[in-house]
Amino acid sequence: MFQNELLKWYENKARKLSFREKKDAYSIWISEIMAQQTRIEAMLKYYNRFIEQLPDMKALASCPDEKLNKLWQGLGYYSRAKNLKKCAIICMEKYDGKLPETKEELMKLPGIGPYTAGAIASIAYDQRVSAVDGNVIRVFSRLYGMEEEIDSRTKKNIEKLVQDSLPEKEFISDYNQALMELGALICIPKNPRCISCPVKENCVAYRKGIQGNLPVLKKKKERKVEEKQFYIYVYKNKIHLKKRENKGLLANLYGFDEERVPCVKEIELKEHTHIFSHIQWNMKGTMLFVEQKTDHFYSIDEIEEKYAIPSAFVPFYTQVKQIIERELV
DNA sequence: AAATCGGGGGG
DNA sequence: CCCCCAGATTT
Repeated sequence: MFQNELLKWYENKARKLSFREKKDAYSIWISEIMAQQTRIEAMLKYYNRFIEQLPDMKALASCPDEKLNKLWQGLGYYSRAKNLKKCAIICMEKYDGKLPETKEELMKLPGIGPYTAGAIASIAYDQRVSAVDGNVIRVFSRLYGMEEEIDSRTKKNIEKLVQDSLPEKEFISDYNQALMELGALICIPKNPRCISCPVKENCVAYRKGIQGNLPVLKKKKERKVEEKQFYIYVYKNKIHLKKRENKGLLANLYGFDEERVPCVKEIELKEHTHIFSHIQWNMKGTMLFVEQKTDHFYSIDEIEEKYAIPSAFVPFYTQVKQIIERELV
């Protein structure tokens, strides 16, 4: 068995992460949602600011959507923030402002799937459940030498293997985290650092020398390429932002217009490419100096305080801001 | 089962 | 450039 070796390794080598300092379901929940499909180092600053601004369930449940989006700006997968608030409202109404304690109840809440439910239940409440993320799939597929392609069935197999491997109750939280930490630091996707691995003696893939080929993942289809032209209307020192529709890509965030309007002068901005998971935008931007201001023109200060602009638009925003600031000197 | 939904860091 | 990340939800 490898559990003891893994736990010992975790105790000595685990990263010190701010969101592991409190055993508090609310903050653990926030950190787990934020960490979905996101590297830990990338979400740490967002997490600290979020907890500072919205320290408890009540504060989150009553947080205006605009403020929530601003706190999430640049993190991606913005429906996570929307679901957080939805979930907080449900918890205020049905669970006395707390998160439920079982994996099963947690999974009924918006934005909480099998992994996150398992993580909250085991880490915050010491429940005897697995928390299988991408790291754990990689670690277990190697430990057990699973050469089949990972699909919903093989993932269920792994969840069962993890469930059956759980140590005694007081170590379950650390064990689940240790599996992920091993995946993040040692059992990495390419060129795993097996020399430093505390459980290599138990690893089928290592013994067979095929650890670099596992897990076998489905190949994803190639990205669709879209040509996009955006127009940035400017009047004096104010910029026009267009709120995006409330569904689909970058829902409810602020971007620029895609229709040209009459103007007294225009400047072509530097082009750039923005890559999403499934789409590539080849972006052209034109700054249009308009003669009169209509609705939704905002100053730089206003934009940076209140309006959430996703990363795809930031290069244009930065250029426009510089041009405006130059003209005002 | 496949598509959608962001963004960035590392090799 | 490619890979994939402490995934969930919708189609």
